[in-house]
Amino acid sequence: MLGGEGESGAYTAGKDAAEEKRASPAADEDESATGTRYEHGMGGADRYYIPHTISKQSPEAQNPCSFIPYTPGGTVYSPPSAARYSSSLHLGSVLPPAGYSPSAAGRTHFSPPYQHGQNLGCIYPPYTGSGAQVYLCNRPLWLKFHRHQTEMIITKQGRRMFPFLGFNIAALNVTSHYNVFVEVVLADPNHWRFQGGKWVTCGKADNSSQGNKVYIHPESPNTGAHWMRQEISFSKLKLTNNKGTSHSTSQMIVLQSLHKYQPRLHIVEVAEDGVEDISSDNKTQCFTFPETQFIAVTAYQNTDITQLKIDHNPFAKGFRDNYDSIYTAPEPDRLTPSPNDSPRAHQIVPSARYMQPLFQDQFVNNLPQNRIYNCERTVPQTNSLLSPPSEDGTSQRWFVTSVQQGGNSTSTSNKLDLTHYEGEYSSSLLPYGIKSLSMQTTHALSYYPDSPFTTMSAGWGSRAAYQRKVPPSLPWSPRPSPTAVFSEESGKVKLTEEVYNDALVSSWTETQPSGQSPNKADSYSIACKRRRLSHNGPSTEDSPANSKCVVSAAPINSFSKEPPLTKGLASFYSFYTNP
DNA sequence: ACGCTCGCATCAGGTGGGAAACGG
DNA sequence: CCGTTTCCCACCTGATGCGAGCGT
Repeated sequence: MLGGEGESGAYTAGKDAAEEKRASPAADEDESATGTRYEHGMGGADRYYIPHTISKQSPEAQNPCSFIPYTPGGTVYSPPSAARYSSSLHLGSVLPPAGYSPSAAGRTHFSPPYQHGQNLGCIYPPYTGSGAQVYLCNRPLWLKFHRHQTEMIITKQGRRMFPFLGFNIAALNVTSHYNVFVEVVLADPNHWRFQGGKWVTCGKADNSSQGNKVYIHPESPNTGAHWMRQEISFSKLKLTNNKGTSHSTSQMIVLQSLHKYQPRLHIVEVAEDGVEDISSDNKTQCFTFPETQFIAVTAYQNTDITQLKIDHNPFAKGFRDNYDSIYTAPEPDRLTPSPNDSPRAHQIVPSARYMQPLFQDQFVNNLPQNRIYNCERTVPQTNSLLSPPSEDGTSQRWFVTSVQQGGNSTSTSNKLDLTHYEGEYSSSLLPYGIKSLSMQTTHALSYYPDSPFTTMSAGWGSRAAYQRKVPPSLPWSPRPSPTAVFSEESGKVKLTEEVYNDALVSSWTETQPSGQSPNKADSYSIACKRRRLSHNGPSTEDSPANSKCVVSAAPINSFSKEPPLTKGLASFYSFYTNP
């Protein structure tokens, strides 16, 4: 975000901190990074999200280990006209400007009162819990955008999200059928505008927005085994501002420009024919990942966001002025590290052409089974780390224990802890002997999951032919790929000891601290207009993006109790579970 | 002859930039 | 007037089809 450092300074100077924070997520995160953010008064209304699951809860949902929403601050703004799931699935913590009525939603709601510092002793819910566990893939990239306040273009014909939503799901009943869909809801009751290099609120949001807010995954309904088999990608999801288009409502979500939205993943157990059993209370689960929050725009406002998009979206390569020199020159000659230029990102394609392996996590589960180390999960849930090992410690995927976001840390939409992102990855900092688990993904694949090497699922026009082409071990694979597995039988993550140990040594030892403040002076913004030439810009901190899936396998509430690094690692792969 | 792989060409569609159009 | 939206552009990726080359 532009001017972030300045904003941060403004906070410490005692300026209207609350308002500033509301207007400047980046600054918020800066504060978070310093560890001071959550210590005072968690704002309440300006804190909208906390990872949580909402479900017709089984009794254990009330367990303190569950993901308990941060009630005081609210999580999702819920206008009275919210669609069914908007109104019914969000927690009671939702800001209820017009009154939130759980009963009206026709579902029971799990909205225990928030208790500061509760659950400290239980940072991870029972793995055998009845609820699904959802991992946000590509989370590092999401975080990158989030720290600048993610913007998503909306057009009449619909624009894909970038980064797009991708999840791995575990702990579903392999034989049961589920509908999986994404809903995008208002994140707050405000209208936003980009002013003075930062996002500021500007009046009330238009609650009368109409149009489709739900995108049902094209493979729905399907079995739990199917959903757990590979990443569930929503890359085909499009955002539009055209309320009139009805023909493609199934593919498009209608949003309003300059409003802040929060995507939510819903998993609904259904009958085999896809019909939802309304009478059942225990079959709907909702997962919110605060880092996926974004402001819908018709044109990019923040040049940092633009640059991030250009840097990371392969379809925007044409806008990389120095594409040739940067991305095709021998690595030592590159002016700027490419997104996979990190020492950990050496699944570089054996091609001169630069390909961004930002989504290795999206195919990691699609590797031939014989490449999957299949051993019992031995890593304590609270401290497990798993990342793809590459020879140099490249991490493509992380399973991090500890916590995603702390309840008492009052994590909310704007309060993601990004410290890990800024270079706290030194393994020496790993607390409790946490080891980063490198999961070899082996190939730098094309960006989208429909790539031949990536997941064959998710309705990307996957073709069996491509599946056949997936080599058991690609030539440039440093070594066989130990990986994490969502066991279809158990729905549990299985890690190998080898991987686990490997990761400890290799992962994140070559951290690339950004050194760049998320917020830059306006001058930088101007410079960005010309686009990067030499860059200290956002792309220099790409390393985390290469480890695309990170698990935070602990209840949000215990975040604050985690050692800093654990906390940081946790956010590399959001892992919300629904006990 | 048949099947397979590979390389190339083509096409559809996604991308941000920038100018024009729109609207309060 | 100014902020927002729309449209078009050049450039790119990915999917697909085709033919050449090769081995059986």
